[in-house]
Order: sequence, then C-alpha cells, then structure tokens
Amino acid sequence: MSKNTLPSRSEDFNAWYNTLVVRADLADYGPARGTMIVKPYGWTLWENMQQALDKRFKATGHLNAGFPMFIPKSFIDRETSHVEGFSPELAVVTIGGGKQLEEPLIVRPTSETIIGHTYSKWIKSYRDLPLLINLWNSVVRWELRTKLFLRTLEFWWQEGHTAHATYDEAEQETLQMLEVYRDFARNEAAIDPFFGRKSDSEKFPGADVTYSIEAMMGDKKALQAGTSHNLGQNFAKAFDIQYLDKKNEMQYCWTTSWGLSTRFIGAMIMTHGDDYGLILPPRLAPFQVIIIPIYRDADQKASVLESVDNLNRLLIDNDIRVKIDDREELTPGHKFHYWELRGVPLRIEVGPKDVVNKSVVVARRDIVGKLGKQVVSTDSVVKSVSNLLVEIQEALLKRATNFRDSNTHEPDDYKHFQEIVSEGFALAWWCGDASCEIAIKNETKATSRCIPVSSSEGNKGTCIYCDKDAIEKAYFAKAY
RNA sequence: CGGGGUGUAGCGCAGUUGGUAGCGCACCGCGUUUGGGACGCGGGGGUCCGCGGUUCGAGUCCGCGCACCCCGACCA
Repeated sequence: MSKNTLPSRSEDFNAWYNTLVVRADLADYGPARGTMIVKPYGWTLWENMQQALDKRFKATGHLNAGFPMFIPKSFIDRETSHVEGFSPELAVVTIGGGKQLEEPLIVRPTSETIIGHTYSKWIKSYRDLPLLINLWNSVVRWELRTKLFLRTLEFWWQEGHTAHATYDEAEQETLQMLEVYRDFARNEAAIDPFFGRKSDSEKFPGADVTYSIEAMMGDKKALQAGTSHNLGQNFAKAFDIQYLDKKNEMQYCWTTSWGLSTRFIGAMIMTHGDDYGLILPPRLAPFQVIIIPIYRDADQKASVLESVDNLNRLLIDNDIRVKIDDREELTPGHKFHYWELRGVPLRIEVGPKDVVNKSVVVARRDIVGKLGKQVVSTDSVVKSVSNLLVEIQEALLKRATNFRDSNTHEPDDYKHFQEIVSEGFALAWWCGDASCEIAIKNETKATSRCIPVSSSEGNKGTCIYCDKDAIEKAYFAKAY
C-alpha cells in the first residue's frame, strides 16, 4: 500500500503537483532548462480542450490560420509598451544556415506584430472587416523561473486576432471571447472562474484593456487561466492597419487578441486533483472509462474478456471514450491505483461474478473506495455510465465552486484583508491607484487579479489600503 | 542575479577511518498468481555531474566549474 504514493497535497502542494504531472504521464522535463515535453496522455487532454475551444471559435465566426514562428526583430519594436513588456523575455535568432543574419529574428512570444504587419496588407476596405482569425501554435518566452504547464520557455496555446471597424465592435469581441473562455472553463473543465478587467499594471503590453478569467487553485492561490485584450488602435497605428469606410475616408482598425494555453491543464490538475492523483473532468478526459477485467483461470479469463469486449464495443458505439486495461502482468488492485493516479472519471470492473450476474461494478474517481462503487446491470450500463459522467462533471464543478466561494471574502478593513489574502481571495474596494496595488503586494504578496464587471453595483466605497474614495472592487490574491 | 538545497542504475536512496559500488521500486526471462498497489527463482543495466589537485589508491578529502530543484527578484 505504501508504495509509490504521491507527496501529500495538503502538506506539500508544490511537491504534489510536480510529482503528479510527471507520474500521471501528462508531461516531462525537456533537456533544455525550462522546456516541457507533453506526453501522449497529456497531449490527448490538450486535443480534447482544443476541440471544445475550436468548436466555440468556429461558432463565433473565426477561422484558423498558420503564421510564422520567426518574426523580424524590428517588428517587436514598433509598439512602445509591447516592446517594453516583451524585450526581456525574447529568444533571438542571429545565425541562420551558418551565417550571421542581417536582421535578427525573434521566436514569436505572441503574434500581434506579425499579425499587424499582415493585416495592414489584407485590409483595404470596410468590406474586409471584421477579420476573425485564430492560430493554434506554440510561443517562446524566456522565463526565469519555470514550472511544468504553468510557466515554461515554450508553451502551446491558441491566439485569436481580430480586426474591426469600430471600438464598440472590438470591445464586444473582446468580451465575447472572455465569455467563451468562461463558458469553456465552467462547462468543459468544471472550473468556474472569476472574470473581469485587469489593472493597468497587470494588463497585456500593448492593450488598452485586458480581461481575464481567474481561477482558485487547491492551495487557494489564483491562476490566470485565459485572457482577452482590446488592443484599441495601438497595433493598427504601429502597423498601419487602415481601411476605407463607406464615406471613402481612411480609418484605423480596432483590433483584439485573446489566448488560452496549456497552462489551463495546470489549472485542472490543481483544481480537481487529490492525494490519489488527477481527477479529470469527464468532458475533457482522454479516457472517460477504464475497464479492468478480473479473472483467475483460463475459463474465467475467456468469459470475462468476451464480456469486456462486448461492453467496450457498446460504450464506443455510444461515443464514450473507453479503454480496456488487459495487461496480464498486473493485478487488478495495481490497475485501480494506476488509473486513479491518471484521473480517469469512471472505472468498470468486470469479474467472474459479474459475468454470471450479467452486471458490472462501476467506481467513481471523485469518490474513492467503496462509497463510490455500485453494481450496474449490463442492460442499463450505457445509461448508467452516461448519467454518472454527467454527475461527476457536475459534482466536480460544484465542489470546486464551493471551495472557491468558501475561500473568497470581502474584507472589513485592511487588517482583515491581510488575513483573507494569506489564505484565499479578497474582493475589496480599490481606488485604482497603482501605488496602493504595489504597497499591498509588498506587504501581503497578493496582487490584484481582476476587477469584475459591475463590481461596484452602483455603490461607492473606500479603498481598502488608502481609504480614498473607490468606485470599483477588485479581487486580490497570491497568484501563480 | 541573491539565499538555501541536491547531483551515485529509469525513479527514490544508502555508501563507515579513503581500499575499486549497493538497496528498494521499475525493467527482462520462467513459473505460480489476479474483486484495492502479488510472490518465488534467475537476469540485464553505472563516464558515481565535469575538470583539476592530494594520495600507492578518491563516490568519499581539497579547489574550480556546471546542471537541476526550492525561496526571492522577475513574469501577456
């Protein structure tokens, strides 16, 4: 029993996470510092996320495209705050084919600049708008401190880039995609994030406004899990993205960008996982059901495997992602732990007794042990499994949301605020002044996460730090 | 870049006063097992992070590097 156990989640969350990511076959360390190898099991999870997101992007009128990973270095210099934000973390290529390049190339840290360059060529008329494109790619940012999925030198993501005729359209797009992320998080990943506008110091370099979804992890720290930016006309002006309007007058476009990355996998791990390992939401899990055959002798083996095959086919026919673990060298008990570590939502045990009784044992990953087990007749197994997958999905969302809410509080005063953010989220009146934000960070390590839309509900208050008038509330928390 | 820690088999570790490298898990073979991490027997696998020094002899002592991890700084 005491073999191969994970570090305790409650005692050492960090060690738990690092060990789990590797042991559950999601990812591994690459040979270069700070790089990540996403293993097939982790990549399948990412593919399922991609499908769920891509469906939503298509439904809102976007098309995918592929853009170069090499960008002329001069591009990054065109937008003032963009260059200031990204210069420290650029990977720069100076040699190609053995020769010094005339102009260095940067490995894309994000594609706003090359998109800007391209859109200025593509967009001539109001009839070309809106232009709605998404990219699935990887980007490189030379981070000092790395952690698998949460912050690596290279990571995989999608970046949407749109151009519009008016500010209102751009703002509407920005908020629409924020809502897409929120909906994805809630309904696919069973994570209900807070969402809102970023403070000036936390926003994307080059954006007028950044919105984000912010999720609470199992250690009560915040994770920015997706961002959507209204870029105003900053990139349009830097890259000359102009169109002729109906009155034959030149106008600058209004652009947006929005991204969600493999970091979100970290969010799922840290939201749902427990001491036994991952707990994956059924809608995204690479395998929704793992079937474990159990038998003693050759006769039993034959009948059990036949029964398992039938069950497997039945589930596949009903679009359930299922896998049989028929490895002969491992005992059933070992396989139970193996797949619990990997977070498969449902386990079906099929043994000699089940064959005789025309039944199977179904065990829930989110309720480990006998409490989560039930005997289901073969006739109704598809219905039971389908229902249970929905139930688990709902239970995970409910559990995570309860945890979030029971660790989020509105402070009465600054002392109270300090207590709250030492172990959770605070929703507090804030004057909007960066100096208060900085002081709070220095004194508590908590940063402003986002300012929920209509946070004030028309009321006014006083800043939790400086007592000056405040018209908005912001979430504050220690963050990844 | 500062503080701390660790480098010995795939992973986790032990290695005594310096004497020529071992344990558990994993892996391979055979057999018995299989409803919550099976067992027996046999087997394979090592530039002991690197370089230099001390010594008859270095995993061990000394010096200099390097890498990784943790905590800071930094981080759409």
